[in-house]
Amino acid sequence: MTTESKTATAPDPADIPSRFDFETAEKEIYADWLSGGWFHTEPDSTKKPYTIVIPPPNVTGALHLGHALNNTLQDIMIRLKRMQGFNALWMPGTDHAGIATQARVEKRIKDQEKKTRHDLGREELVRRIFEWKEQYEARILGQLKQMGCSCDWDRTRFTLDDVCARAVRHTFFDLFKKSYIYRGKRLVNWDTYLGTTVSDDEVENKPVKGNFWHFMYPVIDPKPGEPPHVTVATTRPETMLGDTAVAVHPDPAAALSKVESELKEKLKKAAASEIEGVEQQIEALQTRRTEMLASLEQLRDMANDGRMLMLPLMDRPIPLVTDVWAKPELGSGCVKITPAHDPNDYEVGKRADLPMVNIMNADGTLNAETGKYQSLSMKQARKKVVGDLEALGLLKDIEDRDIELPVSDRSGTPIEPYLTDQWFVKMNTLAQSAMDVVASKEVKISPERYAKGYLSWLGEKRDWPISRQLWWGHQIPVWSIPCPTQSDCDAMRDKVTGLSAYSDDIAVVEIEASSETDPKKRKQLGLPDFTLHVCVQDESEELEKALQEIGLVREEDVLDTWFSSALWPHSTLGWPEKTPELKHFYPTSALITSRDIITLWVARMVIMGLNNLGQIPFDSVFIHPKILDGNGETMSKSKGNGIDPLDVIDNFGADALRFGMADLTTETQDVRLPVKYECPNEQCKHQIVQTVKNRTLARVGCPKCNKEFSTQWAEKEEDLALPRGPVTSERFEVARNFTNKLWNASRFAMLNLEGYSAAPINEADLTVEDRWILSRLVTVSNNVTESLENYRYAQATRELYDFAWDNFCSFFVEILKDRFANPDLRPHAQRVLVFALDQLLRLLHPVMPFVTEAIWQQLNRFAPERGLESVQNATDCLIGAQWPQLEAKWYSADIETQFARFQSALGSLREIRSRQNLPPKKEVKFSIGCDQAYADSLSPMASYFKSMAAAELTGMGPDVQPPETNATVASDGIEIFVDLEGLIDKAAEIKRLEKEEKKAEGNIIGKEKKLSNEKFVSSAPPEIVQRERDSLAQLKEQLATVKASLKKLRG
RNA sequence: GGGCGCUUAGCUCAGUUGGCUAGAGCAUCUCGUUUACACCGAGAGGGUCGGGGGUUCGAGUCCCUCAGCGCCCA
Repeated sequence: MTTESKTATAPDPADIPSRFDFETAEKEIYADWLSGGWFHTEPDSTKKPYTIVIPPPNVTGALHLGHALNNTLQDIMIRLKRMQGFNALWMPGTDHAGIATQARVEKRIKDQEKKTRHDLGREELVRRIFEWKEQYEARILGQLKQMGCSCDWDRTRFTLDDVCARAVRHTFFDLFKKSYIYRGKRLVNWDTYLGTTVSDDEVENKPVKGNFWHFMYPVIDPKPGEPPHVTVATTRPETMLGDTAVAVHPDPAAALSKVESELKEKLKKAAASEIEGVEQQIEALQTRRTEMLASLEQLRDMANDGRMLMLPLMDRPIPLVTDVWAKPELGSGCVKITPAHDPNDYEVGKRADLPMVNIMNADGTLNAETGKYQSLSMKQARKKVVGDLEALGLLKDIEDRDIELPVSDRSGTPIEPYLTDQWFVKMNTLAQSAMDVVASKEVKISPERYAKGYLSWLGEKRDWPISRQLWWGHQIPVWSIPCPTQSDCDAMRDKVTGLSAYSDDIAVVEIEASSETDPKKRKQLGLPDFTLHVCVQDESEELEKALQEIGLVREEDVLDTWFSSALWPHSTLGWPEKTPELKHFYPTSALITSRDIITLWVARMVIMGLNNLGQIPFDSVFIHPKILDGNGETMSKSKGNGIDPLDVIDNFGADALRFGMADLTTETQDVRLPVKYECPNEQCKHQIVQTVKNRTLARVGCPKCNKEFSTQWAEKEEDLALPRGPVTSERFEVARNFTNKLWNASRFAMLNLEGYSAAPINEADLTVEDRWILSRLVTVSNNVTESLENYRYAQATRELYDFAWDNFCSFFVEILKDRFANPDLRPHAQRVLVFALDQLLRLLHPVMPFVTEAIWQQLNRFAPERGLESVQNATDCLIGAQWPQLEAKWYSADIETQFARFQSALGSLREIRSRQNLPPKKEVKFSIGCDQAYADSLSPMASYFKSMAAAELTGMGPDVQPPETNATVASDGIEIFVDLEGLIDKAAEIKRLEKEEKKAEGNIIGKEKKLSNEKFVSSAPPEIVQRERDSLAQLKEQLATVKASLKKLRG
């Protein structure tokens, strides 16, 4: 930037278009920022760090508006902090999203090539998924760039890359060494389609119509008086093949009484509409007591006496046991127990030490345990079991019933509870540490209410199942070998530790006792007594090879995807290396995310941060709202209601998208965003509301022009050939218009910079409007800073919008038109305008980086030097400019009041003009009756009434007399008389005044009532009472004026 | 079943610790193309703040209750 040219030449107006060409500008500016290296930071001990790690988007697909919101909010913070002088790092990257991505690619392969993963093999499948990942990662990062995200792209990470893999290995090794990781047989959620365990968080309960089957199991050798059968009821008849007991409640009488008293309690509090239902329940319970209690107690006694039942079809004797899981108030009061295939039964099985018979193969078919039912699917088995029992006369009843069916949210198949060996992380100690730092607010979650969910989830301290039977992910770094006996085991341990590549630093040996505790059974099943596990820390080919040579085999399973995500804040910074980045940028400053992953991700990051570094991963967590579609549903890829941010950007520009997003971010509310397809046909442009029906279609027909267009779901050639109909929402129009308004106000400024020279300004030379805009700037910049720092994005955008539009454009710039007309006033006006615009651009930059940068660089052409009391060269790029730091002295409440008087008088004049239907150019005269002080405060702005309301002020002060024919407005303790000689529309004026009269009278009655209330006057704070009195007095004056005017008009 | 949130203008939403006549944008109506901007300007109409009850001098705001909607957990 040259400093020699002290005066500017005004640009040719044709140079600056009247619309902001965001499409071109965004590309150029983003390239500028990149080449300028603005996004990249190095550790720098002279600067304070500010760090955000991106919630890494899943490479399952492209981003939607939910992500746009999330990333906009992060970029706003990063840009703010960068301007505030922090060493701001935004760490980008993507997540391999294990099961989700593998499921998607597998489905694609199946659809397109009719092949399964087993047809391809592990290596080929992983290769295919990597291909997919490359494609979607590029798309995702491209979307982020188009949104203007200022991530440090040089540092982009992927949760499955080498750096992250190393962190995973080190963490796993450490936890293994601390014995926090163990393997064990547990009942897990099994996805038979994908052939893997899924966590509770990946299971969705879906209400479906089902049945309740009642079966009779024969009693073996019943004693006289005892029933020949026990009846059980189930929603899953096929699982009876794995039954190992039938349970009855140990104290049915007490259980029934308890339920009854609970119902009675409920009845007391029940709403009128519920009472009948509860009463019926109580009645039914009482009937049950008289009819069934005796037989339940008899069964209980039989159980205690060791009576056995014969499991039909399998002809296996199973015991009748007592357990509280049996509910005497439900069904027959007895329940069949299938420990290996139902979570509740599993608990019963553990309590009663029952055998656990697994009847299922990993692919969901029945195994050899089921005899003739082997290799049937669950569905086929159900039909056959029910039929066979019926044939035996043991099917008693079939009821219709609504049931909650657990389904895998990845594949949509019903979940089978399945007993398998899995790896777990013990959560007790780890969870506690993560609870402590949130309880103590060392990690501050806002809005605060979300801390509750975090704490209660961790409080359960449920062990974390981390193994997944997938191929896409971090393979568990454990090599194992079964050891038939203790001495084999000891020998093998010695063999391992004796390997030359072995050292305690990089490997640890752990011995797992068989989960089958009964030695006889172990022998029968051919299970070894022990399994020896060796966990290896780093890629150490030598040791791995050596282990394989002596017969150890690497665990095939991979880790839950959240295991690597949990390390994200430090793995991305290079941990376990002690990198300068880690030292400088960790702990990170803020984590900005959505509420649905507080437990899955946020909690686990805190756990791992504390475990691996002994430090929290971030100081502050901000949970932002969710974007809902027009039907109030959250946007998601699976529902198909996600909107591509690029649609919005194409239509309205990235700044509009960002401003819109920030403007939606209030503390309490999720945001409903009804969207429409826009017909791409140039002549049509018809908008079609998006519905649940059409939102997943690849092509949609336009009802207006009858032509079809494609959507984001188009994949087939014939669909892609159609023009693309983008999704749009009018909610971004406001922001787009705002962008353009700002652009044009700046355009105006620059068109008027002819002869601009920078120079310090004397405070005394500032006009009222100068001081007003400066005072407002102080207030606005303070408020915006405070709002943003506390994540109150919508508050910040609203303040900026109102200031820029209503203060800066509608008043300040309008007034300047008058001053620019006078060559003597011009240089000064230019300087103040340039300064105010400069500050406004800075304030808007974090939210709308492109348009502000574009204007800034234009402004640098005409006014490279700017300032108020001292003059400085502006930075080349706005992204690197300093955040406004206005001196408090520029704030003045008096000036703001003074200016408000002008605004109010101007408003009155305009209203009268409008009501009187005066042509805009028709000049009128007016005068103001007010006290001298008021007149003095208004007089500096007297001339602006002419340019802004085509009204000439002819007199002002206590002696002003109303002209013969006039319209009068009384407010704020003054009277404005507009001379309407020869112009007046009496009827309109009477109508206006009558309305005023009515309103004033209403208000007066209200206030008088309030003030005549003795209690109000005595209890309310004196300033409130005084305010009411003043306001009443003013209203009365106003009313008198209105009445007088009316009287005169009516003649 | 438990927890959290929401209900304010036709639509989408603001409304800090209770206190001036409840705000904005869009939509609607009237007027307007005066050289920054019609993606604009000036003005207007539109709300018994979901229903009921309570606390208070005073409630959109606090408490209770009913109704409806949404999310999370079981």
